[in-house]
Amino acid sequence: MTSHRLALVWLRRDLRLADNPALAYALANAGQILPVFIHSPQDEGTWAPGAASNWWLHHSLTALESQLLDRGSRMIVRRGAALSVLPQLVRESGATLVTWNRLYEPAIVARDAAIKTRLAQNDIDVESHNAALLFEPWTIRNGQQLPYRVFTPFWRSALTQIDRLPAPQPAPRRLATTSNKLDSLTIADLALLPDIHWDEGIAQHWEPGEAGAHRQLERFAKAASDYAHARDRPDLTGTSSLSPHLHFGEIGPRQIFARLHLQAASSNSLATYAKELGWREFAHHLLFHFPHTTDKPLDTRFEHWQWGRSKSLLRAWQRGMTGYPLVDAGMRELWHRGWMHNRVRMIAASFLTKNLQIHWLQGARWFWDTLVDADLASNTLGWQWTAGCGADAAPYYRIFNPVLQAEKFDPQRAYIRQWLPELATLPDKWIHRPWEAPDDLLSRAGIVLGKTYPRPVIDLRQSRDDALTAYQVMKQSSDSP
DNA sequence: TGAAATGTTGGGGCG
DNA sequence: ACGCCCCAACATTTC
Repeated sequence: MTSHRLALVWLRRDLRLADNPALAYALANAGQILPVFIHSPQDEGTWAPGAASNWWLHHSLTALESQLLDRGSRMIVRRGAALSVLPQLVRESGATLVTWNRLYEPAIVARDAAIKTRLAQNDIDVESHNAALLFEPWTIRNGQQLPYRVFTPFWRSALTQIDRLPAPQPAPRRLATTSNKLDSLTIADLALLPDIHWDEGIAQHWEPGEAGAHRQLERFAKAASDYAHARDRPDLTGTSSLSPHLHFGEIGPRQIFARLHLQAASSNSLATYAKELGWREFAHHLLFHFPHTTDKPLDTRFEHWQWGRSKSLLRAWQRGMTGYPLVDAGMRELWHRGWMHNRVRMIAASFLTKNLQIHWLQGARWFWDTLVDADLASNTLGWQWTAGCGADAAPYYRIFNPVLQAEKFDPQRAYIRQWLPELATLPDKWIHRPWEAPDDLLSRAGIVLGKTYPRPVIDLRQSRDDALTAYQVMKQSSDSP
């Protein structure tokens, strides 16, 4: 083991001190450490983080910087292409060891490999680690040594290795940093916050940072025994709400597994939640092995699918003005909170891709910009799964009916009333389908269809039948050579 | 992590 | 008492 005077710890999406193997390795192998954050959205190509993600990043970095300062270390902030900025910082600081935790997006994998090569040429030791996943994408293979394309066997195979997970390490108490006079930007210099203040609703709902992540985990731990049932109810707080914290690495899946004892998950609820973390693993597995799927369908039969191009329908969907209350409620929750309940995500996505026949990438782009938990692996899997063109995809004939789904999963109508105040006083019987409500009830509720709330932008039955017909055609033309 | 159409069953009203 | 019909409830099939 080499002992170094100074190690540079390159922080990326591992914005935590506990269970951070890159940080721990640097502390164990160098007298001093230098934590560095480089803002380099250009490195991520066409999938540079969106506005909501940047909002989160600003606050997460702020929280991390203050944690570091408490333990005696500053954090250097720079911006620019990491391939030039990082070696430059190494030269300035005199560090001889660089550590980081790995990421798995195609553009970042390529960039990190190039950086590793460049640093090695300058005799700098580089050590990368796993902080983000239970199982890195290349560690799980099927019987023929190929990556999985179906979730269930993937997760079954992963679970056979679950007992070999390393235990999460506690946060270091004290960090000895360098006294070098190195230039640093402030976090505010990165201009991650919006100019116009659309972020108030987001700020109310979330607490970015490692402490906030653990508070959320503790909240969830109390309710986790109801997860199997409550997770499907957008009107309840039945889901973990850990996704943005996980995305930025404020908490890691090993820590969640340990805290909730998910290895030994015997209850239905805990096993179900563990499986959701499994889907996150599966998404990373797929993105790593099929990197083109960020922009292209995994199922090649969909390459020539004729998607609709209506700008006005896309806009209606984005604004939560489709005339279907559950879809609109979800889209407005997204705009307000930077987050949408997962069941409603599926329903809104099914509506866009199947009823409106708009390209899943349009939906993926909108989610990418508006979600605080936007994650390329999960977003890609989610949209391709819904559109039916991905791995383990929802079969083409699985088309959600937003009215039936609303009656099933928002039985009290509380979710609709929360997000669509203009419908709030319409009686339960009609609030999920206001266009069928009797005129006198509408006027008593102060609703003028087409004015205070839109009429449906499309007919559910007709659009469903059209989609099914088109899928049949695709199926037949691919079956016959 | 579906919806709708179609098929089956069984209780009750009724002649 | 019996067969017939209706229809809700549930199951199965199809897309």
